[in-house]
Amino acid sequence: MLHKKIQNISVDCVVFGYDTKTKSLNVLLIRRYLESQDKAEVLVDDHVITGYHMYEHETLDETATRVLKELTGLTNQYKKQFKAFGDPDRLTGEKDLLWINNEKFNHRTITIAYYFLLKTEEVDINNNQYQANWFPVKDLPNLGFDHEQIIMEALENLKTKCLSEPIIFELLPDRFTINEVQDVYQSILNIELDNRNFRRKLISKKCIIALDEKQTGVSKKPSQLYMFSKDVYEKLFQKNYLISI
Amino acid sequence: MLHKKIQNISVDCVVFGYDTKTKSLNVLLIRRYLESQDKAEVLVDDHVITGYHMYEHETLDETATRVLKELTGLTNQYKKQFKAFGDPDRLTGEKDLLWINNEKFNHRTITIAYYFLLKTEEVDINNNQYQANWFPVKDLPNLGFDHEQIIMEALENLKTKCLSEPIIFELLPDRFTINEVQDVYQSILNIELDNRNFRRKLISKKCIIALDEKQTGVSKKPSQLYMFSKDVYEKLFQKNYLISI
DNA sequence: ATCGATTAACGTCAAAATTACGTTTAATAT
DNA sequence: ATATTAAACGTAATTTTGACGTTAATCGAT
Repeated sequence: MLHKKIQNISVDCVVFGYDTKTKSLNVLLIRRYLESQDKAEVLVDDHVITGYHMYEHETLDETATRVLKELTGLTNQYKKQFKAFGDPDRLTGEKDLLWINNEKFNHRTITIAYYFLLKTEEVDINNNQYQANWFPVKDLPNLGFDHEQIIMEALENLKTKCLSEPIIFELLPDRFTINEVQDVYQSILNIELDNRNFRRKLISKKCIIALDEKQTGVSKKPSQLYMFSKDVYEKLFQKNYLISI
Repeated sequence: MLHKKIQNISVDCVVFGYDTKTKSLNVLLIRRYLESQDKAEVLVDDHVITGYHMYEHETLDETATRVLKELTGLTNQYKKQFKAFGDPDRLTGEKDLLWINNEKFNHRTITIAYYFLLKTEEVDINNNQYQANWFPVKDLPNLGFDHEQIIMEALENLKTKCLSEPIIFELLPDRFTINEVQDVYQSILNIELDNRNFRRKLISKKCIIALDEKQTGVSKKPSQLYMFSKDVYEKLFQKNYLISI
């Protein structure tokens, strides 16, 4: 089946992962590198998030899912459509006339931007055609197009969203420690939290379930492992109408 | 100057206003009505939000602002881009092949949806080419295209947003009573609040300033009038990182 | 077997915020 | 004067937050 591209609409995906070792919130980026024909000059050398044109038959969500699958092999990840970007000049920087795989690119393109949350350990970043790598959001490389803006707005949305919905667990292994949860919040929000208060608050939630398991192989007091129960969360959920202007 | 339309991208605008008399959150809708050539049949009779194609030179925000200005004459209103809608079949219902002013319409169109908040009393809804009218969000008429979905998602976004940002005052006159503010929250969130607790909490905010003025012409105890100071709000603002999953 | 290093995990108290209620007050209309 | 109406005030119990210091469990080195 031949799919017809919609030339002026793309979906871009900011892929967030969390590294428990370095306690860093990371973004998956691919490298763009292009030399002039005589190899005398480097025309493009930067990083971008992944995106692609929509096909005529797709919904926006389907395009986003397809883009993620091509990059990571994963489906069924948490995704959020957070904003459309469409400034007339967003792709018209001179070097930006060249697209990732040498397709020429001179349309004005509106992009619908999504972010995905996934568990870093489930991704094999080399299992695709791209040179993909994780980069800390606090230390991003040189980014092409308007992708720095897109990533920053994704992060802003994530910051707000993680305060009111339990999406943080999308970034952690199924079994995690309380301190790991705290670390993720701290990485996303860029703040410090008091461990004792955080622990008390989190453990008090019915949807945070202590397992009969502890960390092993660490030369210190081993941590208790917990899981998040989406079922319990949804059963007990009640919207909190706290007005805090 | 001739502006070139982008055929497959539009911006749709959900316009919210609040009626202090009826204590109702309203949406501004325009009527679509079309008969067959022999007038024997009503082809279209429903309501829609306003939208229009982007022009090549415009940013998304500019398109939204233009659409609102044509409809209401107003500029500089609070606006929020909240979601893009692009299902392949979103406009292909039979009757939907006809656009509001008889332009034929058979492209697949992605629409970037905004909502606006404005003070009802500042709008003259008859000052344009459309048959525009206010409708309570709790009692919407038959809506064309996917506009019911768009309005409902706008409302969801507004519900969340008004809890953490002082956008509620965009819907009220510059001088308002505490009870009016409570009424707006109740209309948007569709809940009841305790007046004594709400009043205490709101008055305690530095950005809510009591005026040397009371309501006049009412045969009861007159209300104290207040204003909202954006300056004070922004000066004292500090992000509240309350995790409430 | 003991000790040191390391990080997990517990506990307390004061202050602040929330919740759930009843009563008083200021205006107009009769 | 008095009735009507909605505004505005008050208080006490409970819950949540914020700011702290101390104890506990494991591994590895001796």
